[in-house]
Amino acid sequence: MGDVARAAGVSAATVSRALRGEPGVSASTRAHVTEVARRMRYAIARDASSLAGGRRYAVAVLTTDVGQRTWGDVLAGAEGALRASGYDVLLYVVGDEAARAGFFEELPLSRRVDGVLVLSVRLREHEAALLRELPVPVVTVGEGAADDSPDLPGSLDLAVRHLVGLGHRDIALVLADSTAAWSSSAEDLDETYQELLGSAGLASRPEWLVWCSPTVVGGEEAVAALFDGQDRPTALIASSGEAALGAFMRLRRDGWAVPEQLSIVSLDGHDIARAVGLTAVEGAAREQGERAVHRLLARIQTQDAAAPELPTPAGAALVERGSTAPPPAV
Amino acid sequence: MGDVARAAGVSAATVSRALRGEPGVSASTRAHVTEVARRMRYAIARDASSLAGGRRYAVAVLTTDVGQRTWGDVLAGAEGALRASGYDVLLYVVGDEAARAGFFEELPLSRRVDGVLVLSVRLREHEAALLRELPVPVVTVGEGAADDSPDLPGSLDLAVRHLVGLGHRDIALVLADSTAAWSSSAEDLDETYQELLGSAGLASRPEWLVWCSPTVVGGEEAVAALFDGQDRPTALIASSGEAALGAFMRLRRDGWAVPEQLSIVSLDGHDIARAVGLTAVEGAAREQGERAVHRLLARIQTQDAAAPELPTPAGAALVERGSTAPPPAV
DNA sequence: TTGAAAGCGCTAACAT
DNA sequence: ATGTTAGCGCTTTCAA
Repeated sequence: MGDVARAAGVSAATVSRALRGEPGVSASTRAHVTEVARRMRYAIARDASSLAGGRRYAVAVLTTDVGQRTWGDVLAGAEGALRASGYDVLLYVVGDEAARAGFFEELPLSRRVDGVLVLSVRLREHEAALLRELPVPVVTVGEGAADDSPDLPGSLDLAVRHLVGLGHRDIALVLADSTAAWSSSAEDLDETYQELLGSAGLASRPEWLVWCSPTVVGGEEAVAALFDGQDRPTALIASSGEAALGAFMRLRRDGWAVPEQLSIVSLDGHDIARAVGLTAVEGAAREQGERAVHRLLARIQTQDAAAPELPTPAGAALVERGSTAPPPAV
Repeated sequence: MGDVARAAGVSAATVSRALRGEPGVSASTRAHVTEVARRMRYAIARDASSLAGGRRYAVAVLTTDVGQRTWGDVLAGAEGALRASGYDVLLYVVGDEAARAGFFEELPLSRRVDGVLVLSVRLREHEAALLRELPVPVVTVGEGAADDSPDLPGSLDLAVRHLVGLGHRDIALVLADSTAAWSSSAEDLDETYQELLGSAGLASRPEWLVWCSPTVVGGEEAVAALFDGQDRPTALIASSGEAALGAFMRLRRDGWAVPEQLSIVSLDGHDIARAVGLTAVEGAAREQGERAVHRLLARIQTQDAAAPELPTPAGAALVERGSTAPPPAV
């Protein structure tokens, strides 16, 4: 930085101010400094900047699952938004218990990031508590998040409306969780589900809310459980594309006609749903990531003021394919 | 750190040494200091440490695709290995052209990381050149990487052997690329494919090497092209699970019998392959990520010495399911 | 609008 | 084996 300052004929302080867009530098000086810096291929050293300035320009993204389409897209959206705002993304994958335990024990974020984004992790009580104690804002996205879950309900709502519009009254929900173990907050989602059905004038049945892993196998197992009983739903909503595919395939294998006997909606609109022909709610994942980042950044900039409530997902829509139809006549 | 030093009755330098496992501290002192630090919930400030020490304890991971199973697993493996070695993971997603161009223009890594891991990105000439100019080691994993591609050939080999063992002689290869545009280095893989077939005593046909996107749709399109012509292979190897699924479904839809008329092997052994019943090579992805990290760390620690050659993938194996059989009698 | 000086919290020589 | 002394490369008062 000294070199740039000398080359530009100003002081280091001015270079710093100019390059960061701080006020108090004349337009001409700023232009000149910027140009010199560019020519010399100079970039501010983050470490030193953070050390001196106290801001780290980095956020931690905590996730259980890279490699799953929806969360991958959320992550991609978040990464893009963060990058665009000049923040680095520190990725923490806590997929297995060992890594997870290690993470929460060390909680290595304290002095490394300005904020934390939690994706697809169903936090347990004590984990949520640990995170809350951090001196930086934490924003959570996803199923069963204690903090909020602004988007799953939105998509769910779209799906329920669609099915109800077709005449369904017996709607099951397969919720894919990104982690095998979860806290008691699962009850919260139970409520969400019931409320949604209730507001549509339908009765909900606890046994029709099934949790599974966000995998093809998870979907298979879920419907196996669901269709084992006497009372069978006429429609099924799955929160993960993989689970939806599993459900779809399992049902077909077992001789069920889709959509004649059973309708399926995936809340995850991706390749798989498209290829297999599943009706799906599409387009929310990236936006979800982006919006979460905006919430987080807002809190970072206002020094952790309460997160402003933002509207529910833009751009999500239900795409009708072959897997939904009116319920069979009784 | 000063506080800890005072509380422990030693100097800051000793605390620093003790906490980092540096030699030159008596065992008892180290234990004491460690304990005091734990009690005080003290953790070294990375910024200051980096600034003073010159090491950043962070590596950049560059990828086009989070959300695809295989690369997601490679990423997870890499993240775990990095974390275990005390390195932070800076994630850069360059999925779309805009982000990609931006990244290579800024090349924001210069003074932020100790090394770069490139996953699933088919680098173009000038991009590879830019990366090579960085003052830190760069390790590349994946298809068509200029640097190396130690694992795809291994899996491919397993698949080819299996098919040859079944009597196949006409084997097509569907290679999924994680980016739509790629450099001329695609020719390299052409060669790998030909060599593999050649070493098995088979003739290769250039038109049976098909590139596609790593998606279900990509797989569908690839086989559509492949089965359009007169000369049709009796077996197909797909490098991505999604593409394999697409190929499988498309072929079935078009009335082909799998595996009677055509065998399919996926080089990507995941949920999908398992659920659909595709023969697949399994278990290499995480290890690939881990091994890449070890190569990278070795180069970081030896100050960029040439990467030691490591053996080909451990743990990869072909799992036979329903999608392969001897070729139809002529 | 700009510059000078004083750290930010560590690590690394160099002592001891 | 441990302590002392300089910085690392910035940002930020404070003064001009």
